[in-house]
Amino acid sequence: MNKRQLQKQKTREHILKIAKQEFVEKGFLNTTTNQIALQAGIAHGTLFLHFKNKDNLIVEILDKELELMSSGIQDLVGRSADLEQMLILYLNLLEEDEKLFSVLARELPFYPEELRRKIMFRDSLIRSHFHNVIESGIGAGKYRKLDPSTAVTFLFGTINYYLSLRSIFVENGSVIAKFRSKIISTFKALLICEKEK
Amino acid sequence: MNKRQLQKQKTREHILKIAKQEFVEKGFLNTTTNQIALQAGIAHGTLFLHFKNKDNLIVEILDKELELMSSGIQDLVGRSADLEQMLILYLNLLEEDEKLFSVLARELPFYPEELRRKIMFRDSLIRSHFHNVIESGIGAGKYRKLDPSTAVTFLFGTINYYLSLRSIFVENGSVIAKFRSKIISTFKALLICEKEK
DNA sequence: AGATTTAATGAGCAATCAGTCACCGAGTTT
DNA sequence: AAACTCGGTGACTGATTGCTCATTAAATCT
Repeated sequence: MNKRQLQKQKTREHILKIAKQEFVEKGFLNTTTNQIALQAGIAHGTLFLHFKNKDNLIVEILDKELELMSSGIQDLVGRSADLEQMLILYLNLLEEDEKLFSVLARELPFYPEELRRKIMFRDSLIRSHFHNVIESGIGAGKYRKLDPSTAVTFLFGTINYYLSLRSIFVENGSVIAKFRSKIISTFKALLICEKEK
Repeated sequence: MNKRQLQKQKTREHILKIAKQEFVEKGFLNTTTNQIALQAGIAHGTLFLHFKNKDNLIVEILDKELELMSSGIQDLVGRSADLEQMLILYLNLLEEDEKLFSVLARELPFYPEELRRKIMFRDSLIRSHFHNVIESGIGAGKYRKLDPSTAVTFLFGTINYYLSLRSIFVENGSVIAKFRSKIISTFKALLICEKEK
């Protein structure tokens, strides 16, 4: 690869890095291509030399991120079919990139169709893992007889809620960290009837 | 009141009516002042004769709506301290204006500070009613020993999730109607350990 | 009836953005 | 070293939008 191609690739990666930073901080909708160019120290036009448009830039960044998330989940499911372990690991993955997932939770309904579908598809894969484990757990008499779909929606809905209103729940730091044990114990309470004294 | 004042008031109310229609249909963020004026059959400038700016218009519409909601809830709590009754009535109120509440669930994080605070304040009043009933229910041994705050967040988070992704859950009709019995039964399952055979 | 007030008008302003294009100059090829 | 290639530039464009203001005409007042 010659000097030119090398420089081109370097610039491209630099844009991706800076764009992700800006997106995570201000959200996708409130980040302008101008800001990105400014922060990256390149001309505004250069951005469109590397990415057809703003949407494509977003898609590429999120695709990469969601891929990471998906493979993390895949690993997780491969390693263990224990629901609590799965939930803990899922929350870990969210916490690692919490700011990004917070932006996603808030802005998802406003993204272009294609991107929204991609994100929701990934999400549905993860949900289905939980769904399956719960369903078979109910079949095995391990969990109470309740509707697994609704149970999953309770879990994901609640997590989504915490994420999307993150700035209200915590000033700095992590919502997931703050509420993880409550989320886990309450979700367990939904699935299992412990004997209480 | 003379002819002029009467006409003025009529125009003002007409704007409010049309604006609400547009807002409910397309969301506050995606409705332009131009669209409203066009639909209302008035000049664009007229809108700003009656409302200082777009935000004020939104605030006025929502204030009225939230007032209705709040008094509905107040009634509800006055009439009954039974959690299931409260939940049913709450879901009724949401279902009545579901499109509006769906917009609210999606767009809340993007509203101007002042409006966001107002909405969240109303919301917190409603939540606290549920919180209190759950807390005293736990004290009375009626419900399981779990964290009432988290339980309430599970409920409101889930409802919020259904509302904000409404268009995915139903094509036409009501998400609340579709999932109300599942929401109620799953939430009851969280609070109460039924004996199962 | 003439003077005054004011609701309504709509052309136009200013700001914001995504995206374009003619041009430049360093790097590559001949 | 001359010709050519191409990554990078940044001024510019066009679309969108919230909002203003000089002007109009109908209602009200004197």
